[in-house]
Parts: sequence; structure tokens; C-alpha cells
Amino acid sequence: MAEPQYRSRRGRQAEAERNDRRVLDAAREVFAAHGAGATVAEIAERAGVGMGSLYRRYGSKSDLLRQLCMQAMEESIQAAEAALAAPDAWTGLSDYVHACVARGSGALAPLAGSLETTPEMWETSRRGRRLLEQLADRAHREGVLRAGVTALDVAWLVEFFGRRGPAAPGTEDEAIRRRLLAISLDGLRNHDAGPLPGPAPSARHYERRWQLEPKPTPGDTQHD
Amino acid sequence: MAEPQYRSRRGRQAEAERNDRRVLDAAREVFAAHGAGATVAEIAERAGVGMGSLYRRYGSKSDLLRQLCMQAMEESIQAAEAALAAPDAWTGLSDYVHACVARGSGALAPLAGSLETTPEMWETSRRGRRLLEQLADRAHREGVLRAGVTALDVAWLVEFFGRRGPAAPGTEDEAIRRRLLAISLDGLRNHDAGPLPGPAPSARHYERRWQLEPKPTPGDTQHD
DNA sequence: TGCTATCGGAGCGTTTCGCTCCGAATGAAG
DNA sequence: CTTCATTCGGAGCGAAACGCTCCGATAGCA
Repeated sequence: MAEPQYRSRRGRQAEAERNDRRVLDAAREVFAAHGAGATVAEIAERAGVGMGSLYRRYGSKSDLLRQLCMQAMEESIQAAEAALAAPDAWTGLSDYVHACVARGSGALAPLAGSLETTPEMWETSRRGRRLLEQLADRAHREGVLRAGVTALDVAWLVEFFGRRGPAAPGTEDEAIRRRLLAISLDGLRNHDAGPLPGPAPSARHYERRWQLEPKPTPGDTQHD
Repeated sequence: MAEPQYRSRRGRQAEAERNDRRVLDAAREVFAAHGAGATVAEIAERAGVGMGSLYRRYGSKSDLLRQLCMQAMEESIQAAEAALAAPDAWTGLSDYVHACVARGSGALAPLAGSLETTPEMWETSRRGRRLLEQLADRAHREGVLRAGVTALDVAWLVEFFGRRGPAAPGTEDEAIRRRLLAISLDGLRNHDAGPLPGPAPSARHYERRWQLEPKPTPGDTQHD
């Protein structure tokens, strides 16, 4: 089943570690695809693991979500750092967006609205945003980013495209998303288009999604 | 709006008709925002109507969804016809996309995957697609649509942007969506960008969403 | 061959949800 | 004003779904 070279280390514990990762991978796919409403049973099945194995490592569904959220944010931070190290700003930015969409970071971030957030999560989120701002600044300095586009515009774009979760590689869904993403990225690029409509997205609004609504009681559904 | 020659439609019956429409409007907003999983209680509350009034008019949640689906498709057909009558192809296409996104047609269409589809629905869907193809053809002929872009590319774009439902007017959510939509539309326009990646979306895959999935509708099971 | 750590998943208690049912409210007719 | 037909609102029911626990089965190790 696994690499024989590692089996000798610790027989059963190796399986435990493997399960740990498989659960995390499955959870990311399932949550990204179905939202926070996805069931733990589906995650366990997708991971090929029993409920017991899942719950021994993650005390609750919320724990799993939190861990996943952190992982997604850290991945996007890595992608941003890689982008800043890229030879030119545009390929860096483009790669960043592709990476975030492909990994489903954008699909996971809004899930934060349905759990209690730790200060650590806020810090990580802010660090990611700061890096993205550097990325946007650099792109503007090099003249490859359309006038008026802010870091938050890019963040929202990533979130929009990640909504449906990481399309399985090789599927037509993935191909379609890549086409639409290519179209949107071209619109993001600097060319002779008019100014963007309306005011730029605010940080306050971007962060508001993270505040846990006291109760999902039906009936709010209100503007603002 | 009142029918003067029908004196019978007054008093309580007038309220009934008003309720019917309010339910339909509320249902469109709620389903578009929360997907097919939205609860009927939320719809009734949003409409300011009791469950009784809702269920006397629409036999089941599925009935409501079907009606809504048809309405969304017919609206998009009207938008397409208006676009074909526009003075130039680009403003027509742009208005079409804006209208569909604003009304949430793109958010309602994928809901079809969770109900039994009638032949009438298929016919309406196809008619809408044919009109959209005429729209794309005209735009290509006038040289305002990026090479390689097909009608289905536009259809998927509308669906992507409609996913979250029609953002309430005046909210920052709506402003953000407009910005991203403006960006994507500019990418759709004819300019000196490279070719689009991958093959164009296929009609088969687009229609596949309509086939009832292995998940046999968790909601209603007893009534048809 | 036992012993221990880990695994899988059936089942429990709770919550949610679609839908029904009925008393209250409304307005027309007498 | 009283009567009656019609429509309204929402409490509550039965069923289904879900998060989570618990335990018998199983795989490594001495």
C-alpha cells in the first residue's frame, strides 16, 4: 500500500500519519466543493477512512475547518512569496492567482464565517493581505496592472473563481475555469480600457465575512 | 396593474395575487443566494407570508424551483432578444451579461440539476442558447469579441458571476461584483491578447448539469 | 500467542426541514 | 349587525440528516 522503506519505521503509526494527510486532503476538496455544509461522513468516505480515525485527530468538524482554513491561508502566503520572487511582476501575479484558484484557497476562505476565529488566524490572514498588496504595488510600478486595481480586487477575484472548489484536474470543469480565468486576467492587465466602476473594495467589508454571525436564524437576509 | 373590468379580483383575492408574486420574488432571491438547499420557511418569511399561503399556490418546494427556473430562463431569453436589437453588438452583449447577472439567472440555472426536468424546460434552455449563439456570432462579425470566445464561454461566465445570487442593490457586494464583471468583460473584448487556453466548452457538458445527479434529492421524497 | 494501539462504521440523540392542519382574520351578502 | 365563504399565518408533526461516540475487528510487536 505504501512505500516499504518507511514501513519499517513504525508500522501502524505510519498508517496513522498517512490517514491524517488523506483526511486533510479529502476535507479540503469536499469543503471547497460543497461549502461548510458538507458532511463529515462524506469527508471520511472520500478519504477512505472511518469516522473513528477522523475524530481521533480532529476533535470536531469545526476543528477540521479551522485547520483547513489555516492551511489554505498559509499556502496562499507561500504563493505570494513565490510571486514576489518571480522575475517580473505580471507572471508572478498571474501564477499567484492560478495557484490560489487551483488549490481552492478562495473557496476555503469564506468558510471562516462559520467558525470561531482565533487571533492567530487573523494574523495569518493579514500577513497574506500585506504580501498581496506588495504584489499589486510592484505590478503597478512595472506598469503591468490596470489602473485602479487594488490588492483586494485580486483577492475577491480569487475568491470568486474558487467558489466551486478545486475542479478535478483533467475534467472539462477545470478547462472551463481556466478559460474564464484567462479572460479575467487579461482584463486585469494594463490596456487601454476605461476606469473601473465604483469604489475599490474596502478592507472592513472584506474582513466582515469572518465575523461569526450570532445565529444563522432565517430572516435576516438583509441588505448591507 | 389593476384590472378594472374584473370586479371579482378585489379584496382578499387581490391579496392572494399579490402574495403569489411576493413569494416568487422572495424565492428567487433566497434560492439564488443560498442555492437549492434554502428552506421554504426562509422564503415565506422573506415574502412576509405564511406557510399556508405558500403551499396552497405551489404544491411543493420542487414545484417552486421548477417555476423559478423557467422564469429565469425566459428572462434571459428576453435579455438576449433585447441584445440582438441593440444598435451595436458589444453593448448588446454587455447589457445581456449584466442583466443576467443582476437578475440571478446564472444562479438559478444550475439549480436545475436538483429537480426533474420537463421537456418544456429543455426546449426553453435550448432556445436561449440559440439566441446567445446569434449574439456571439454577431459580435464576432462586428469584430468586437475576442477570437475563440464561444456562446458557451459567455454562458459559463454568467453562471460564475451569478453564483452568489443577485447582490442587493447599493451594497458593497454588488459594487465588488460590478468591478469584477467589468474586468472580465474587458477581457472578453477583442484586443491584442493571446489565444484562449484549452478547448471551448462543449454543449454536452453544459447540459449534463441538468441530469439529476446520483444524489436523489435529499429534500422532498414523498411527494412528486 | 497473547497484548496493545489503531481502524472502520453502525447507531444514538439532536437538530433541521418539508409539509399539514386549523383557528383567526377579512370582506361580501343578506 | 350577523352569517358565511375564503384566505391568512404559523405551530407542530413525522421523517430524514447530521455530528459524534462507542465498540468489535484488525494489524503490528514481543
